[in-house]
Amino acid sequence: MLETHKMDTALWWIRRDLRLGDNQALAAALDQAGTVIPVFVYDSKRLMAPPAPGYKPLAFLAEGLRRLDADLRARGSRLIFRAGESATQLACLLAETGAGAIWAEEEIAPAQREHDAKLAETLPLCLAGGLTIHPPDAVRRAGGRPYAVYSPYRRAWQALPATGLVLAAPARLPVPPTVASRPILDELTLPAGVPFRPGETEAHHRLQAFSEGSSPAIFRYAELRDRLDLDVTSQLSPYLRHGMISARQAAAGASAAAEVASDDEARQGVDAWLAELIWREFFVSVLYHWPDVTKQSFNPRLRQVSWHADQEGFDAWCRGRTGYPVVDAAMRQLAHTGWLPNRARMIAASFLVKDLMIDWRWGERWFMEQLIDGDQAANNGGWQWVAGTGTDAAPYFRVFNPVTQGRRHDPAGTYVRRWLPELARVPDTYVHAPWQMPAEMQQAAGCVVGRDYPAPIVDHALARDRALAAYSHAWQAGNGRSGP
DNA sequence: TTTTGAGTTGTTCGA
DNA sequence: GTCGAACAACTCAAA
Repeated sequence: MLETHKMDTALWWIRRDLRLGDNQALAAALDQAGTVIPVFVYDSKRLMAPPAPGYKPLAFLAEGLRRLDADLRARGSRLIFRAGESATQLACLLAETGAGAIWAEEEIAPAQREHDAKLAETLPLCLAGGLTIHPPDAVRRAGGRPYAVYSPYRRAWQALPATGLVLAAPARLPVPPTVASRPILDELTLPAGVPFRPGETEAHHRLQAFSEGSSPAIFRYAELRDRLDLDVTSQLSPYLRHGMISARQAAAGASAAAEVASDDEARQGVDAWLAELIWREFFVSVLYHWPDVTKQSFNPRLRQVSWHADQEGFDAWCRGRTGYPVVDAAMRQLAHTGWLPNRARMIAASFLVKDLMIDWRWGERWFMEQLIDGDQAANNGGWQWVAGTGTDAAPYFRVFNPVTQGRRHDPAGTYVRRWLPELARVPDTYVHAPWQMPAEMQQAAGCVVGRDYPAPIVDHALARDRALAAYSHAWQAGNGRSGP
């Protein structure tokens, strides 16, 4: 067997892969070098927003890094923290330690890719896969062009040969040399309302709870995943986002569950959940091949929709005060926990885009600021899908009715009452449309619309017609190749 | 090249 | 209350 040249020291540059198990960048570094130095560079210019009170995404990352440091220390290593511009800090560390390579997980966000490409011109940056199970370049149609529709993408994805086995976490790690490490974001902690503790261990506990045992939730996922009043989703997204579990590990868990599934319903549950992982990879692929989706509609014909710059409506939406309970419950859950189930995301997003006619990019940005699982590819894909402007978009006449959606996916009003205590005593019949209560009933329920809970800020039926007209107009006007 | 089938997640209307 | 059709036409992907 050929021995590759073994260098003394390599850096393991951690960005969004905060795990030791199934980490291809770490494995490659360990394979190549005797000493591997784990390093995280906090580049405040590149990491979304500055620390602010109640800013949950950065707090989740900060606590996740502390957790990773503890996991590294348990194996004899530790995390080196640096703050500043990445290239400068990495260059310093290379000089200080004599390291000959920097290993990192390949990114797909356009800005990050450009940054990496530039950095690689002067520094020995080596990239490994692992963000997705199949890299964007691997899933292409005949002729090499990328897929712009999910279903054929999924068929092609599933037809690919299985990727390598999940890599075990190293039991021991080399002791890094003594170099300066300044604690960063030390003051940031997650607010009490966030029901997610970061870390690899927690991620695996959640995957097990979801997929193992005699009758795990994944078996009923296809049937119940849209129910807002039940907690039947895996809630793994924050962990996938920060690489506290790899997509390959998650898929392996689902596959193991499929092997013990004894009926069709169970198998459908596993399939439906795997399909969500494939959606994640699809949106990664879309962002990789069409980086402009971050700036404008994928569909050129819908780049001129007459959005309303409605700051007042946007604020009401952000604060959960639109007067539509299921929308408001979702927005308050988001503000409180930094997370939302997918159904709630769609309902809230549809309301902003279709009922308020507000540019989907406003909502996209708000979600990125609020979500601890905020991922540029998935978030953009989801918003463009709801807005009907994306790759595989819903027909534009598909407008969610917030009352119908509420009644269907939260039949007893449990979800809306959890987040909107002012609706606690509103009868089930009216809990998704409290303005329809007779006046005396509002008094009796302690929920007078306009006093205790907002009146609807738009009439949905009118708003729906307005949206259909605006989209129809944009669609016709977009016919003549009149770009921006 | 041409043709054909298909396309996550919905709502409303009228029988 | 339930059910099926209509809602537009277009683009993608593959044969």
